[in-house]
Amino acid sequence: MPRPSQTDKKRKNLLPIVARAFAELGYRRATTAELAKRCKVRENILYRLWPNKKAMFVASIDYVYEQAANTWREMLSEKNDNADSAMRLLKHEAAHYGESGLQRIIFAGLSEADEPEIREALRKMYSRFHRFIRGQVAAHRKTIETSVRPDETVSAWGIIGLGNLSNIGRELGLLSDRGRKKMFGDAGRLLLDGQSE
Amino acid sequence: MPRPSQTDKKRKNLLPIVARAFAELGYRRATTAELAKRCKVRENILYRLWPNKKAMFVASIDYVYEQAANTWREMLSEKNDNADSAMRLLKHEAAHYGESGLQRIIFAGLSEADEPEIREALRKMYSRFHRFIRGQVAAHRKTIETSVRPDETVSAWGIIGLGNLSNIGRELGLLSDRGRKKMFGDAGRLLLDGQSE
DNA sequence: TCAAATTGTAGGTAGACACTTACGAAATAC
DNA sequence: GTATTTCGTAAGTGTCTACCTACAATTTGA
Repeated sequence: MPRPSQTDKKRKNLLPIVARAFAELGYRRATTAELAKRCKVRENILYRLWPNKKAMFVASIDYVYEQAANTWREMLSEKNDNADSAMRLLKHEAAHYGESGLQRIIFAGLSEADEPEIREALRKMYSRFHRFIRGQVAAHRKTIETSVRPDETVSAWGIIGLGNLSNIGRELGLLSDRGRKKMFGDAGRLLLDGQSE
Repeated sequence: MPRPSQTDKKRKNLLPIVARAFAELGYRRATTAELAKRCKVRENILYRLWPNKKAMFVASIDYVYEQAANTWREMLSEKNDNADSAMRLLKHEAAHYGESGLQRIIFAGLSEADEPEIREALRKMYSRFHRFIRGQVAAHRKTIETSVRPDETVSAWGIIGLGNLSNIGRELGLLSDRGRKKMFGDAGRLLLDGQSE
């Protein structure tokens, strides 16, 4: 009888390394040779785990969401003092969003978006982010009463836009840490519930 | 005596073609061979106009701002009915931002941002956009009186973030035309003057 | 122990790509 | 006319890169 395959386990172990390489180097510069080197295996081993480089990249895009979702889940369950979770998330992200650097994968992906698989992975990722944030916005708004404001869908996209720009600001050194935090925090709050304290 | 050099003129003529190629293909896939083909010249002619491919790309980034600025200048001078120019711009951009497709160059640039020249070109571009928008926000706010809201700097970055996300939405087919317009329009208005009509 | 499958190692290949060189043709100022 | 420079064409070069093949070593169940 055959030796049992460790493929799934190996894939799971190597994905974080692969994803980080794509984040640091972008799609083209993360050559398969470089990926293998960082994983401390030979190239053809990567090709036993994924059919080609594109698949490695798509898996990395999925990984970006998984990681963020994990962080959030953890944060929300952490201490359930009944502080509004949307506010807690907003504050946390204003301070820490993009710290991992993994979001650079998104930039890399956007310039490869004419590849259908990559495009689809990005769509899925943004949709999942949007669903999550939209839910948070809705829950938050139930706890207060105010008049008209942009609907939840619009607000959620807007907040995603702020996160994106916050990352660009970090990437290019356009905004100081304080500036970024203020931007994300103030504008995010405004989109969240119309308050502008 | 020598034949007079047409270099500057040629550069100006070819830049739009080069920029469009980068926008459509991204940095790596816009090979020098492809650029030359689209320009209907041989590769070495491009190398007489720019020292290397990176320089062609940097010029294209600058071109993105020039083009946008031209459109805006035109729009603002067009009919000076004293409608608030910030509002006019916002409406116009909500409907048309990203239509040219040139902004895809920014995505390409972001995944090459570890090259100092490219990074610097992007910084400059974003700074110029920010300065312009910040000015518009400030002018708009002089025409009304309301209470506290995010300061002009924050609002301007926020609006840039919305534009960016609007582009991503278009790129990935995440948002319908109407959805994008609503998102940019509603959230933009909120950031502009706190109104949420 | 041994057949069957999975691992790891080494090397290679075909194509793509940024950039260069060489050279003849055309245009200008004198 | 002619010296001087720009312009256009053609071909090449060294390097990099995604992906593959061949094979030996290792691990399992029976």
